[in-house]
Formats: sequence, structure tokens, C-alpha cells
Amino acid sequence: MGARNLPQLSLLSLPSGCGGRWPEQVCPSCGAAAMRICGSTADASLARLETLAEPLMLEPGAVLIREGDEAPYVFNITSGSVRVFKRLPNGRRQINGFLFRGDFLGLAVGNTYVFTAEAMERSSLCRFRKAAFRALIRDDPPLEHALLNRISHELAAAQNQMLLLGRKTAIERLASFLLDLPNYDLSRPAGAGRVRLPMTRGEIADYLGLTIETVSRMVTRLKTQGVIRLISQTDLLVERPDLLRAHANGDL
Amino acid sequence: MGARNLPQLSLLSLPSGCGGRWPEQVCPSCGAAAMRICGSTADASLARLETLAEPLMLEPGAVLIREGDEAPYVFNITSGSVRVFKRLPNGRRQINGFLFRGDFLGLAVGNTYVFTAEAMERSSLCRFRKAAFRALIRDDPPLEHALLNRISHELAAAQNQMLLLGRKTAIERLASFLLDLPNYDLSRPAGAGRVRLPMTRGEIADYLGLTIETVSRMVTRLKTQGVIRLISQTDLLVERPDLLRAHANGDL
DNA sequence: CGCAGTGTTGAGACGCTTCAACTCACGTGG
DNA sequence: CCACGTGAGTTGAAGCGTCTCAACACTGCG
Repeated sequence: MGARNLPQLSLLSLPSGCGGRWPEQVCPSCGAAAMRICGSTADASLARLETLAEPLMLEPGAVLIREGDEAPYVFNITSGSVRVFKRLPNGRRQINGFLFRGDFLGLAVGNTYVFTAEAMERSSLCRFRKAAFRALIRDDPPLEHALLNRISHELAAAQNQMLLLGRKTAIERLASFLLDLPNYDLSRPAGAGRVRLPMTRGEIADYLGLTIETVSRMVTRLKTQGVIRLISQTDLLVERPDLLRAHANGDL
Repeated sequence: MGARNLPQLSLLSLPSGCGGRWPEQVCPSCGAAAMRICGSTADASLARLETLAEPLMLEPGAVLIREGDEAPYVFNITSGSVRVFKRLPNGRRQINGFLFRGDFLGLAVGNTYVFTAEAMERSSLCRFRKAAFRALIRDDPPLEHALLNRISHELAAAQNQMLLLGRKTAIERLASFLLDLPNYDLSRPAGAGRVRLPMTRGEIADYLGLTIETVSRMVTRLKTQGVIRLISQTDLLVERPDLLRAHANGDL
């Protein structure tokens, strides 16, 4: 690698992504607009970016990125949701994150994608050629800083997840997950104590390093203890946030 | 956060850090030189950087960074090794990475360090005020790109670790670890098949999400199977790399 | 109404942890 | 120089938490 060689730009936003709420004027139609959520206000660049964006529509289950493939693109989600995961040769799956509107993805090492990404529901995305995206970023320092900042948040989130996977019990994992969940999809805020579970039990299990059955049992346990109440399969109410936090910290 | 606000620059190099070997003219005396390993050759910047660096010497076990503290500094290791970890309230520890010469650390979110870092042996580091470091990077695009590249490698490494922690068995974890280990400390390359274990069993356990005893048992199992041979407590020889890889992939 | 996909619940198996005893390497002082 | 102490590592036996396998319940849809 020569000195003038640009490093590959490679991004992935994990759930805790942006780390803060973004202005509501964000438009879901194009990646250019979505970039605004990163804090970049270089409008000249945004205009230029718009010319680079290729809009994309995906059906549920559609594969967006395949681990090991060549990585010419960076993506930005403009609506819907995406799961990002890796697989072991024997089929076991670890979901690394759930991505929503405004999140970037396309993490690559040596021009190869390091994970697979699939749409969880009908989703729209914007696609950028990495080279063009990279060039744009180079000319827009605030944008690059914003991206760096964003990746830092991701790294912090990844480290929290390592702590969870390596050292927490099943109930602690679920409790932590339920506490974090509201921060995932900021574009669809829930009411106080209200938690949306837009993913299946299987996906939760593969995210928490557990099995479907264990997740189900732990949900039941929290329900029995009066910590949460199930509105439907995909919606629940946290009745005792204090107890949920206690569980997440291993105090129970 | 206003638009002109710079995001906090926040870095942590995980073991697989740089992803490639660096030129051997790297000098262990100062962070400025260490930066060269990132691929930046902007010598004007390097000269300026040198004026910003505060050298630091740490004894084994010394705490470099404490999780939750204010985060005014970014560090670069110029010799020795550092362990980076998080703790649960009940004391359980998850080691997120082992860092060596050339690695940066100082990951923060909202101006607060997100992990604790301790010297594993007598180590020297260079310390930079984050603000100064940040300003320098802003004026040195190749440097910033190099850092972005580096962080991308870290994120990829973090995702591999999530897969390991969430979905691999004890023997698979150890095998994966032994295969990765040679890439950690590139400044002290080992001979072919030779693996140095500069950390204790307890540290390996806390890195792999296991207990000391399990790590010990798995080492014994690999030894019994003729996959590895122990030279000493801290040095071993991989006799059957093929079998080790098979174990890491869960094929055995 | 019946089917398929998703979620729940129970019983038993399995793998890792826990607890405890023992070994080994190393440094220190008698 | 050896006895001793200490911290790290190993090994064994028992316990426990999660997984596996299997049956059943629920929901949505043709």
C-alpha cells in the first residue's frame, strides 16, 4: 500500500448509532438527506451527494450485502430496517446489529464485506459507489468528522455488546436489550415505557447469543415478575423500569 | 450540539488494529514516530505532532484510563502492552482487547471514557490532549483517513469477537484466539508456528468469555491431541495448524 | 376451516462453571 | 543452598444454566 493510497472507507452503524436524536426535518427519500442526521451541514456537499445516490427498494429478507463479496458500495437506510450478521460454517448465526433509518452500512476490510446484511421488512436505501463517497468525504471535513464520531459510537456499542455476550446471564442480556431497544430506531419513537420489538424471537436470540427458547423463557419470567407486560407479540410495556435496570446490572 | 461543533475524536485500536506489517524503521521513542505506522507520511504534521506529545512511563498494573472518567487524552503505545476491559457491577470482567506498540486508545462517548485500560507490563506511551490531536488530524487528511481505516479494522475485529463470544464453544474460542494471536503484537514477531502468550490464563479467560479453568482444560485438550505443544507457560508451538483451524471453525 | 409460521412450555442432556485440592515456577530469607 | 511462601496453572467432582428436543398454543392468512 503506497502512501497516496486511500484507505477503504468502511462503515457500519450499529444500533446505538448516532447517539442522539436528530432533527425531524429529515426526509426519508434519499441518502443525501439522511446524511444530515450525522450533523453535517455542508449543503454544497449534500447537493453533490444527491447526484451520487442510487435509490434502492428491498423486499423483506432480501440480501443487501453478502459477507466475503467484493465491496464496491456504501449504503444508507432511508426507511425500513436491516439486520447485520455473521455466520459460522456450521450455520450458527450472530446478529451484530439492527439498523434503521439514517444508519450507514458497508463495513469492509481489504475491499471485502465482513458481514451479511438483509432487509427485515420492506425497506428503501441509497447506494453510493465507495470511491465517489470517499472522494466526497475527503472534501468535506465536517462530514468526515461526523462519520468518525459515528463510528466511535459504534465501537463503544460493540464493546458493550462484547461485555453482554461474554459476561452476562440470559436474564441480564434480555433486560439490557429491552433497555437499549428504544435507542435503536429513533425515527419511530415509542411512548414512555413502551417498547417495540420489530424483530422475531429468533433474531433477538441470535443478537443476544441465546436460543429462541431461552429468550421466550426470560420474557415470560419478566412478565411473571411484573417487570413488563406484553401488549402484543411485538409491543410491550415496561412496568418496573427500576427492576429492569436491576436485572440488567445483575443485581437480581 | 451546534453545527460547528467538532465531534469528539475517540479512538481505540483493538488487536487486529493496523491489519498489516509496518516498516521497521518505526522508532519506539515517541508517539509521533508511532503514527507513521498508520500510513501517514505527512512529515510536516509529524513534526508538529512531536511538539504535542507527552511521553509517559507505566509500571505493570498501572491504570491508564478509568471507565467513566472524563476523557481529555488520547494515547499511543510506544512500547509494552495494555489490556482494555469493562466491568459489571458485580465484578465480572470482559477484556475487549490487548494493545501493543503503535496502537491508539482513548475511545470516549460524550467526553467520558467507555472502558478501563491498564498496563500489562512496563510500558511507555505518548499522551495527546484530545483537542490538539483533533486539530492536527483536521489539517492532515491522509492522517485522518488512516485513522478511519484503522477504526474500520477495529470494528471488523469487534464483530468477529461478538461472533466468538455469542456463538462459539470453548475449544473454538481458544483455537480462534491462538490463530489470531500472532497478529496482535506485530512489533514482536514470532517464528513460524510459534505463539507467544504475553497474558495470563485469567486474562485469556476474560477475553474469551470463559473461566480460567476452562481455558486451562482446553489448552490441555489441544496439547493432548497433538495440535499444540507447550514450550513454557507463555510460549507454545502450533504443530498442526490445520487441526487448529478446523477447531476454530467448529469442524471438530 | 385448516395450514404454516412463530412463540411457549416442559423434560432431559450437555457444557461450562464452581469449588477445592494439588502442582509448579519463582523469588526471598534464613 | 534449600525451605518456604506466594501466585499462577492444572486437574477433578459436583452443580447449575442454557441448550436440545419435543409437544403444544397462538396468530394471520388463503
